[in-house]
Amino acid sequence: MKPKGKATSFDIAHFAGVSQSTVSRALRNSPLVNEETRRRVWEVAKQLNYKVDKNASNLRTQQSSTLALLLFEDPTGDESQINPFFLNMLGSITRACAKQGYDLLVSFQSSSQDWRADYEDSHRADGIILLGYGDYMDYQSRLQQLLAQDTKFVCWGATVDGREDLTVSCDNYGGGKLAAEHLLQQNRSQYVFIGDASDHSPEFFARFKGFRDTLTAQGHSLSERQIANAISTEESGYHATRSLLANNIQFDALFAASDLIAIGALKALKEAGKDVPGDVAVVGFDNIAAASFISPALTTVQQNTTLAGQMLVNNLLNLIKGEAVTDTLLPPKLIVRRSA
Amino acid sequence: MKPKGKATSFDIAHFAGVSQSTVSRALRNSPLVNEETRRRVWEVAKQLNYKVDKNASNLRTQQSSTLALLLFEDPTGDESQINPFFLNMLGSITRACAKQGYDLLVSFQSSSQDWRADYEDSHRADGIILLGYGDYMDYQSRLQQLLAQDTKFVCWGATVDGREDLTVSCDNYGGGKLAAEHLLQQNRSQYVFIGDASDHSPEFFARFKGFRDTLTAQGHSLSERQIANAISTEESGYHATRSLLANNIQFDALFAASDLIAIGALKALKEAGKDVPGDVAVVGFDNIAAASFISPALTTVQQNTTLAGQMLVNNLLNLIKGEAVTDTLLPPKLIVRRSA
DNA sequence: CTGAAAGCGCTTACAG
DNA sequence: CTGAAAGCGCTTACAG
Repeated sequence: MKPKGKATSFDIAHFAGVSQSTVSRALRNSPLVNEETRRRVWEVAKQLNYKVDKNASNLRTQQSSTLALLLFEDPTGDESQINPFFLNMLGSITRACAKQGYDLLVSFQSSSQDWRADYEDSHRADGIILLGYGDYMDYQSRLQQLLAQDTKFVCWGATVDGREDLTVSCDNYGGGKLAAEHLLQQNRSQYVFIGDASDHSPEFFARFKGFRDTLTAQGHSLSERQIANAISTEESGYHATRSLLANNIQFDALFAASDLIAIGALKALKEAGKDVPGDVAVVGFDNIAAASFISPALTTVQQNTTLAGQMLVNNLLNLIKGEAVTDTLLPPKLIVRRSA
Repeated sequence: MKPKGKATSFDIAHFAGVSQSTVSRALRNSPLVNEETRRRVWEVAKQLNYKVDKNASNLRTQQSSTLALLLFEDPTGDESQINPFFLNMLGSITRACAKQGYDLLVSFQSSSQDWRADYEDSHRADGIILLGYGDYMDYQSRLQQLLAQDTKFVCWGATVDGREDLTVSCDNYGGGKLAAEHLLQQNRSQYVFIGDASDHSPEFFARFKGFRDTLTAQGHSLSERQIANAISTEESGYHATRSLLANNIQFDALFAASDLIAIGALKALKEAGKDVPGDVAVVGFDNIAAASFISPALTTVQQNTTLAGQMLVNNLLNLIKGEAVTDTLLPPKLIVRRSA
C-alpha cells in the first residue's frame, strides 16, 4: 500500500475503510470518533508516514500556528557579527515557541531597508515578535502602521510613552540603579557613563537614568562631559573610552550600557595602562557569554533571557487569543565578577 | 472601500473591475496581462493593503518557499548557552534565505528527544538544513530515514563514508593542518590535542587527523596520552586541560578542536601559572567573537560562516530543483593573534 | 489579453 | 458515531 507522492487523508480513508472526514476527526483526536476506528486510522497514517498538510489545514482554519521573529540589527553592518545578547534571546524564543506548539519564522532586518512585517498579512504567521536595539525613532512610524492594521505583535525593549504597542522589557532603570549602587558601595568618586543617553535608544536611556538618579541621590553629579556616546559594539565602546581619556576626564568608575561596550572600554583602559578594578571599576549590562571569559571578568547586570523569551511568546499568544495583556517588566540581576 | 477582515483577490477584482483570475495574473506580473490592467490591479491591492494568502498559494502550487533549519544543540543542556559559532551560521543562513526569497523556519533540537524533521512532510518547508555538532552516531539512523523518504536536506559538517546525504563543510582536515604548521614554525616540541578524536564527532576527528598527520610528517608523534577528550564547551576544555596537567603530561603547544574548548584551556593554564604563549602556545578553531576578546587573544582557524550559509541554502535549493549538486568543502583560514 | 471553472488537501457544520 | 458536502483563497489549464 503505497500511494504515489505524499499520502493524503483520502489515502488513509481508503486503506482504513472509513470516510475522509472520519480520518480528519480521528487524527485530531476528536471525541466524536470511536476508539477502535481512531486506532485503525492512526495505524494506517503511521504506516504511510502521513502528515497533515499544514497549508491546507491553515487555509481552512485561518491560522498558522506560526510566529515570526523580526530581528533588527545594529547599524554596524558587519554581516556576521550579531549582538550575542539577541542571539541568546532567539534561542529562548525558539524554545518557548516549541513548547507552545508554534513554529518560528526568523528574519533579520538590516536597518530600515527591507521591512518584512507582512508575515501576518500573508497568513504566514499569527503574530510577530520585534527584537533589536537600533534607533527606535527610525521605525516608530512602522509600528504605528502595524497598530493601524491591527497586526498582532509584541516588542522587546522599552515602553515609550504615547505608544500603544505591547512590550516586554527588562527593568532597565532598575538595572542602572543596581550598577550605581554597587559602584557607590566601593566608594568610587568619579563616574562616567558610556552609551546613548537619548531617546533614540530608550533602553540605554533608561539604564542611564537609573544610574544617574541613584548617583545624584547620593550627592554625586554626572555632567555632560562624563557621558560618552556609543552604540552597542566593542569598537564603539573602545573609541568612546579613548576619547574620554584623551579629553582628560578623570574617573574611577565606569558604567557601560552594554557588555559589548564594556569590553571595548576594558581594552582602551588596558592600553592606557589603567588597572581594572584598581584604577577604574567597570560594570556592563546584558551578561553575554564573553563577559565571563574576558579578563578581568566583567561585573554586569544580567537580563533573564529565558524568561524574556517565554514572556514574549506567551504575551503575544494571549494577544492573539484576544485576552487582556499588559506590558511586562523583568527584574535585572547584578552579577559580580572581577571588574568591579 | 474597505472589505471586512483581510482583503482577498476577489475584493481586488471587484474594485478593479476585472476577474479574480486576472488579479492573480496581474499580481504575479504575468506577461499575459495588459499593462494598464496590471497597474490598476496593483493600485487597488496597495490601497487595500492586500497580500497574497501564502497558505492558499502554497497549497495550490504545492511548495512553500520556506526552508527549515534544525539546530542540534550540544548535549550540555544549559538552556541559554548556544555555541556562538552556530548562532553565527544561523545569521548567515537567514540572510542567504532572504536573498533567495525564502523564509526560514527555525527549530532547536535538544538532543534526540524531539526530532522535528517533519517540516517537509507537512508541507511547511521545501527542504531542511541540519546544523550542529552532537554525536553523529546518534542521529545517523534518522538521516537514513530522511533519505528513504526522499526528503530534501543538506547537512553541515563532515562527510561520512557510506552516507548518501548532501553536505557542506569546512575543510576540517586542512584546518588541522594549518594549526599544526603554525605551531611547527615556532619550533614547539611537545604537542597535545583537546577534543573528541573519534568518529562520534567526524568534524573534530578530521581536525585531529590533519593536525596529527602534519606533525608526524615532521617527525613529531602524538601518543594517546597527548589527546584529551572534550566536547565543545568551555567547561569541558577546562577540565580536559586540568587532567592533562594533573597527569604530568609535558607540552608547549596545544590545539583545541574548538574555540570554546580553547577558552577553557586558557583558563586552566592561567590557573596553573603557565604563560601563554610563553610556556604553551594555544590554537583554537572557529573564530567566534570571544576569541578576539579573550586575553591573550586567541589564534584560531576561521570558518567562513557567511559563505557557509550561502552554500548551504544554494545547494539545498538546487537539490530541490532537481539539479546536480555535490558536497562542498570550504577553505579554512588561520587567524594569528597573541596566543600562538 | 481575459474570464469561468477546476482543484490543491484539509476542517467542520449539517444530516443522519 | 459516521458520511457527503461546502468552502478556505489561491493558480492555472482551457476556451474564447
